[in-house]
Amino acid sequence: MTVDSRRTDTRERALAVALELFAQQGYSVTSLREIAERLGVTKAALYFHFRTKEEILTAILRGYLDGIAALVAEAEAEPRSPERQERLLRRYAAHQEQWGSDLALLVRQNATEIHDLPIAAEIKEVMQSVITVVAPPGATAAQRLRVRTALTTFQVAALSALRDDEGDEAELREAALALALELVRGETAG
Amino acid sequence: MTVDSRRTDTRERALAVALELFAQQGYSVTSLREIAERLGVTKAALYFHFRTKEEILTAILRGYLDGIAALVAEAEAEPRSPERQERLLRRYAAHQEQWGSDLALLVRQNATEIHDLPIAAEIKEVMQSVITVVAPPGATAAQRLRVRTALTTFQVAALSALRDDEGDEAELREAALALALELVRGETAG
DNA sequence: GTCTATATATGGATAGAC
DNA sequence: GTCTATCCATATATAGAC
Repeated sequence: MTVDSRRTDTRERALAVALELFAQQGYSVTSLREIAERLGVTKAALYFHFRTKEEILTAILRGYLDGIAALVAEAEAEPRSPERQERLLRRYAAHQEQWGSDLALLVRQNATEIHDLPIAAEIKEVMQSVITVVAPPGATAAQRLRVRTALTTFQVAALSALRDDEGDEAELREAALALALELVRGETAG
Repeated sequence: MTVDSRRTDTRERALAVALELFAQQGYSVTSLREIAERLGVTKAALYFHFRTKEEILTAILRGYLDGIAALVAEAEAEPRSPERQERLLRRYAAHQEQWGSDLALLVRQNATEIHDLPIAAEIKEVMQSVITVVAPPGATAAQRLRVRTALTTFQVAALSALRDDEGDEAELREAALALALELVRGETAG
C-alpha cells in the first residue's frame, strides 16, 4: 500500500464532523474535544490542521460560499430575464440540497457567531448579489422581502423534513421550489 | 419614599437584559457575569432570582408562549372560515410586533438550546396548533409548508429591518402581513 | 501527524456573611 | 437581596516528545 497507516485525510473528516456538530448542537456548545473524540484523535491533533476553532467554522463556510458565488457569476453572465431568474433559483435549490440540511441549520443557528468572523462580510455580499440578480433593479422593499422569503423557503423545508409528520424530504423540496418560484414570479405584485 | 433603596425589580430587569443579550449574542455565549454586570449586581444576586441559567431562558419564553397560546384559544373558539384565518394571522403579527425583533432573533438563533428545555415540547405543541388552525384539515405537506413560510415571513421582515438598506420597520411589517395573507389564501393551490 | 501534559481562562453554581 | 469568596468542571490553546 502506498497509503501510510497514519490518516492523512483528518482535515476533511474534521470538517465533516464539525459541520454536523455545529449544525445540530451549535458552534459555541461544541468543543474541540468532542470533535476530536469522534475522529478518534486528540484535541492537539486538530491544532495541527487548524490554528483556531474559528478557522474550522470559516473553512466550512468557505466551500459553501464559493458554490453560491459561482451560481451568481453564472447568472450575471446571462441577460436579465424571467428564465434567468428561474434558473438561478433552481441552481440555488440544488446547491442547498447538495450541501444538505446541516449547512442550512449551521448558518441559521450560528448567525451571531458567524457575524463576527472575517468571512461574514463576504457572505453578506454574496447573498446580496443573489437578491440583486433575482429582484428587478430598483425593487421596492416589499419586493425584496418576497425574494428573501423565497430563499428561506428551502430552509423552512429542510427544517420541516427533520420532523416525522411533515412528509418526506423529496416532497418538501419540490414544494419549496414551487413556492419559491411563485414568490419571485409574483414579485411585481408586491 | 415607600420604595426601598435596594432594587426590588431586579428579576424583571434581568429578564429584559437577558432577552437582549441572548438574542444578539446567543444564549450559550452570554454569561451570567455579563448579565449581572449590566444590571449592576453580581452573579450571586442573580441566583437569588433564578435557580439556573436555563430558568432565565425559560422564563423569557414563558410569557411569549402564553401570548401565542391565547391567540390560538381565541381562534379555536370561532368557527372555521377564511375570516378566522386572517384574524389569527393579524393577531399573530401584532403579537410578534409587541414582543419585538429580539424575541424573534432569540428563538431563531437559539433553537438547539431551546430544544433541550422542558418548555420546548410546549412550544412545539402551540406552534403546531397555530398551523392546524390556519391550514385546512387534512392539508398536504405542501400546504402546511405554505403556512410555515407565512409565519416565518414576520421573522424575515424583522431581520431585514435590522439592515439599513431594506426600508423602515413599519413598511416591512406591512409587507410581511400582506405576503403572509397571500401565502395562506393561496394554500388550496399548493 | 499525533501524542501526553499543562498553562490559562472562564463558565455555572454554592456557602455563608451582612 | 446582595455581597465576597470559592469550588469544580470544562474550554481554548500551547510545549515538547515521538
